[in-house]
Amino acid sequence: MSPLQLFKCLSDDTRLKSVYIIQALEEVCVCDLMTALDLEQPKVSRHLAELRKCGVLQDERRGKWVYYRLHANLPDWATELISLSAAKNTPYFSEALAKLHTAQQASDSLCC
Amino acid sequence: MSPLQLFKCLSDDTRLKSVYIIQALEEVCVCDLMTALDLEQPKVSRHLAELRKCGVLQDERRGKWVYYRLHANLPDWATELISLSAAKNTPYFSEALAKLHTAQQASDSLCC
DNA sequence: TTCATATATATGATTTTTCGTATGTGAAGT
DNA sequence: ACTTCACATACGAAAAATCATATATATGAA
Repeated sequence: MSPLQLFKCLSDDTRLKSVYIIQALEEVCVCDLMTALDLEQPKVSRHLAELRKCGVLQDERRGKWVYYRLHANLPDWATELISLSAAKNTPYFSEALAKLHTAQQASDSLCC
Repeated sequence: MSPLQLFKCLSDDTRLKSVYIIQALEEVCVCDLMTALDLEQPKVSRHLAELRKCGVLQDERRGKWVYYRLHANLPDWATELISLSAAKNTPYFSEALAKLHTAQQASDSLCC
């Protein structure tokens, strides 16, 4: 994976927030991201597919749900780059994380 | 500067290589980048202008030449991110650096 | 003040990215 | 088998980024 390819992957609001949420929570399913980002399903899926094709994420189907996490073979420098920039910019995605947490505690409105 | 903004700035081949060359050499003028990247002047200028407007670079005119360097007020995380990704991907821009070095030793063909 | 050099910007065309909407697919329940 | 649910993909439209070319500006020299 070239640095240019990684930066292109991360240069979209939906994709960058998705990656930050995933690195914060280890693993999320598509509906989690829909909730966190308040977006339609095809939009989330499309961006996740791009991150998957670039090698940033890996997916795993378990029953009806598909779970995403950082790709196991992501180069170290890329992992470092993601966690460094996330740690220094938590306000950028804290609202999305908060939405997900409150939705997970309210017993309604959740898919997985 | 938001992480999204930085990643957008770095998600173009000309801009990313320019930033890597600048962080390697501290300071370069526009013609240096033209030589290193083998590109037309307006293309280099346009991308440098974008990096300047985003706050990644700062410029300084000295005589006929304009010199670019990393912006003094670039947040630490951004500087780290740039040097980390550069250090782990030197092959991505080593050819550009080599072109510049050989051109600087040949007494001809140089502007500044 | 005229010219050459180094760099910047403007403009319209072209390419790339993103989007909304519709439709397809796989798993589980009835 | 049929339906529902969670997700993926296809498609054309819209928006954004990039480009080549032409032109403008700023500096210094003649």
